[in-house]
Amino acid sequence: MTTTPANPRGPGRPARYTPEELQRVVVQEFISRGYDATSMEDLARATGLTKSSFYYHFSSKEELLRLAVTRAVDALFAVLDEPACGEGPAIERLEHAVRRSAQVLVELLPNVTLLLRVRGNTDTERWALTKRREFDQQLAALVQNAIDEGDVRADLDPHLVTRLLFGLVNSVVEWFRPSGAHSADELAEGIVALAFDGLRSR
Amino acid sequence: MTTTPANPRGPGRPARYTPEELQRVVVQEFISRGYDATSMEDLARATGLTKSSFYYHFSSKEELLRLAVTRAVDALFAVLDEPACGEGPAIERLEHAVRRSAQVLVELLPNVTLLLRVRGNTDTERWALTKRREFDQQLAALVQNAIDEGDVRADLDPHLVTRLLFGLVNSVVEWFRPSGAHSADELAEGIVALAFDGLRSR
DNA sequence: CTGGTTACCGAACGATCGGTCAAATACTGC
DNA sequence: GCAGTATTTGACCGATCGTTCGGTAACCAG
Repeated sequence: MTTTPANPRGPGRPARYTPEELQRVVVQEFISRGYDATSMEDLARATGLTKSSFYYHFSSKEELLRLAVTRAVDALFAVLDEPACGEGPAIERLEHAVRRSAQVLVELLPNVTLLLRVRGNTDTERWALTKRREFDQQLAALVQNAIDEGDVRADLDPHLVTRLLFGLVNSVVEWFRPSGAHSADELAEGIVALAFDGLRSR
Repeated sequence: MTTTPANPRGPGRPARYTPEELQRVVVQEFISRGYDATSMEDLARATGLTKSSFYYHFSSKEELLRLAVTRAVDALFAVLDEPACGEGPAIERLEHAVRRSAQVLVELLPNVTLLLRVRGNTDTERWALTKRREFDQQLAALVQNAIDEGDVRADLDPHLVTRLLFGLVNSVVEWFRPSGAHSADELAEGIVALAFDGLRSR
C-alpha cells in the first residue's frame, strides 16, 4: 500500500488520467459514436493513450460500459428511496419522482444516456435492461396509485400514461446539453408542468 | 425484359423474398441489435440466405440503412404537407401534426425507430440527422406560432416546449408494439391528451 | 544509488468485419 | 428439350476488431 496521493501529474510528461477522468472521456466517445461503433483505437486517440495502455486500467471494453451504466442505475434507484417518494398523496410522490429523475438525468447525463441506449448485446447490456424494467415498474405503480386516488385523469390507460411519462423524461438525453439555454431545475420544472398541466394556456 | 411477375415462390425451395420482405427482415435485425452491431452474417442467418447473396440484391450494408430511413423521412415530411398543417389556428395545426406524426410513427415503426437511432457515423446517418433537424425546426415554428396566438402557455420557454413535445412523441418507438394493448389511434389520442391537457384530473 | 511498483508502449494474436468474384444452380420463355 | 437470364454459392480479400504480452521507461521509498 502506498501513502502518496494516487496519480500525481508528471510535470514533463503528458498529463495522466485519474480513473474518473478516463471514464469521462470514454463515456463521451461511447455516446457520440455509439458503444458498438466505438473501437478501442478510437478511445486511445481520444485519450492520447495507446490501445494496450487501456488494459492496464480496465480489463475490457465491456467493463468500461459496465462502470458507466452502473453509476446511472444506482443514482436513479436512489431517487426511489428518498422519503418524499414514500409518503404523502401518490400524485405528489409521482411528481417528486419525475422531478428528481429529471435532475439525476441531467446530473449524470452521459451515464444515463448510455443506459438508455443499450440494446442487449452483452451481459452488461442485458443487466442494464432488466434494471431499467425494474425502475419502470416502480414508477408505473406510482401512476396507478395516483389514478386510484383520483388525482390523475382516468380516461387514459394507466399503462399508456406511464409509458408516455417515462418517454417524456427519458427523451431529454437526446437533446439536453448543460451548456445550453436551460438549467437542470428549469428543465425539471418544465417537464413537471407539461406532464401534469399540459401545453394549453388556461 | 421479362413479362413474368417478379419473384414467384419456388415450391420445392426455401421461400424467396421480394425486396420489400427482405428489407423488413433486415430492418428488424438492425433494430434489435443496433445497426453497427448487426453483421452481414447476422442478416444472412436471419433471412436464410448467404452473405454473398445479399450483394446481388443490395450494393452495401449502408444502402440497406438508407432505404429504411428514407421511407421514414419521406412519410414524416409528407405529414407537414397535409392541408391541415397549413391552415387554421396554430394550435390546431400543431395538434394535427403531433397526432399524424404519431400515426406515421406507428405505421412505419421499424423505419422511424431506425431513423431516431442513427448516430452520424456514415454519410447516410449524417443525412438522416440533417433531415431530422429540418423536421424539428418546422414543428418548432408551429409551437412558436401557437404561443404567439395565445393558445399555448407562455410561462414555459418555447424551445423547451418544442423539445419536450418531440421527445414525448419520439419516445414511442422505444416501447410501442403493434401487437400490444394499444392501437395506433388510441396512442395518438393519448399523446395529444397528455401533451395539451396534462395528467391531472380536473 | 537501488529495487520495486506504477504506468505505458509496440508488435502481434486470432477472430470477425464488409465486400468481391468466378463458378454453379434454378428458373424462364421458347 | 434448349438458351439465356436470375439467383445463389463458397472461397477468399484486406482491414479492423478486442485483446495479450514482453519489454521499458517513470516514479518513489529506503
